[in-house]
Amino acid sequence: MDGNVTRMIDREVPVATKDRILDAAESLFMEHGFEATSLRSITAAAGVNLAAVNYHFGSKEELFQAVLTRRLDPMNQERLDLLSALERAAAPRPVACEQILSAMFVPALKLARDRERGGKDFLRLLGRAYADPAPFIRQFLSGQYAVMIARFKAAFAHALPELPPKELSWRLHFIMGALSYTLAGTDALKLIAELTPAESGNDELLLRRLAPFLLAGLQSPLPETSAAGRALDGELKQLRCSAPASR
Amino acid sequence: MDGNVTRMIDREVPVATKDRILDAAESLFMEHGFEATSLRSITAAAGVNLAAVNYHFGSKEELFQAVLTRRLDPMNQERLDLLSALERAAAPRPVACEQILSAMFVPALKLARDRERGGKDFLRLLGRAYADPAPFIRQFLSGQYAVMIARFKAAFAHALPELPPKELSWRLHFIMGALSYTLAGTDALKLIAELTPAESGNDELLLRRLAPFLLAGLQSPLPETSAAGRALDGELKQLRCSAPASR
DNA sequence: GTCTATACCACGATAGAC
DNA sequence: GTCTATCGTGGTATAGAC
Repeated sequence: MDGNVTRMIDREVPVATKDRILDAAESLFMEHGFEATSLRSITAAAGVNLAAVNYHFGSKEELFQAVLTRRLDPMNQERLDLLSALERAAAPRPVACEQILSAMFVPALKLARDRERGGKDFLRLLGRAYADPAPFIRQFLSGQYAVMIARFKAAFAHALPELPPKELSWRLHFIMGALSYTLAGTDALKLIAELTPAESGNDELLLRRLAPFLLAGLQSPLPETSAAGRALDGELKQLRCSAPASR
Repeated sequence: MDGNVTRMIDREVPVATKDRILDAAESLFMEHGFEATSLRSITAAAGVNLAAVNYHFGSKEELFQAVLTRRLDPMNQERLDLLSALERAAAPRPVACEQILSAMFVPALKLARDRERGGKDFLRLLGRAYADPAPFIRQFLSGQYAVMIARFKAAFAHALPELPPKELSWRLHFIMGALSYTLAGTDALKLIAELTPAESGNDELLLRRLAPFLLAGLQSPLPETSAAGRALDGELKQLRCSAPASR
């Protein structure tokens, strides 16, 4: 495959159809979401024939996966590389939690600041994908993230040896959720929070607020001993008999 | 409107077409999302004609809003009532943070445990709606939540007088995000976290882990003085000159 | 191998008959 | 209030041109 005569020599060739489709699709998916974007609008924006999508990618779903993979793979690889560098620098001692967290955040922020590669709009698309019920999306993201998450979980486990693994899993889940959700923010909540446009558009500022917030949760004492757990207790009693169990 | 002869007397009548549509739509929206659910599948499940949706609700979008409003309005009202009760009980003293948090969480949990009213699947639908780029959804949710958020922000401001209002806005944003995202969880991350099925289906357990996590972040010191902020500093330097600014 | 034209069926919406 | 018919648009598949 890829044996097209016109590009066997590596001179600059008018951007390949496949890449034109990817760029147009990324832009439109970011703006309208997956379902609301039509293949006809994508191919029109890319200046290619409607059938080209099906030829090069097989289906709209596979095109979507290709759009995500193009940015996700390098970002997650960078996260892993950063973490490895931190571990080498820390020698036999575990890496500090805040540094592990920065290894997760910095590549995302780097992508958000790179407008050539979609910028923050791409992260919004990614955050939305996390909440999508479509099986092909969930399965795809699971595969993309499984390795990275496992690697970071191990790093956190070294930094927080006293934290039970299951509790760590929960907290990592919350961190990934908050990060995805915050970067995917649709401005609705930002408006409520009365932030100025300059602030809501500044992703670095956003992460510099989010990281300490999450770090505090990550390093907090076990829930059994916390005030929030006890506060839920009282309120939950009255509802335990009035509402049916969820399972 | 609503002047149908067959229901002018208030005897029990075969469930009205409007309600049958609402129930079927809620179920299918929860399963497939807004865009991926067709009016034809909704009307078929409800046993009504295709055109009935347009007659009773005007459009697919307005039907979606009606589905959300039916559950959201009572839940948010219950949150406000709970908070008011807590404030009365605390007399002139401010309500503790963990109790304010429980006033936000308990009504959501109550809805999640009430399978007659959609259960956790409805909250997943809601969480997805937050990440949806469609203007009509964002506008609708802003209106639904504005009052409640403002009320809870004031309560938190009383409990945390030393926290700058802007920082509180951020942290409330993170809390709403984490709550929505976690309840909307699509199992993808839960599988990564290696949780057993029994645990991932238990929403009470989920909130009892999430609440302390968020409470720690809410009560944490200002980011300027935290370790996570400094950790980001070092990593960010190298990228500040290599990547273009985001705005 | 790459691309185009075109046909197919399902979708949301609506007008008009009943 | 309800139903049928119909319109424009969606994703997809394929036959054939280059």
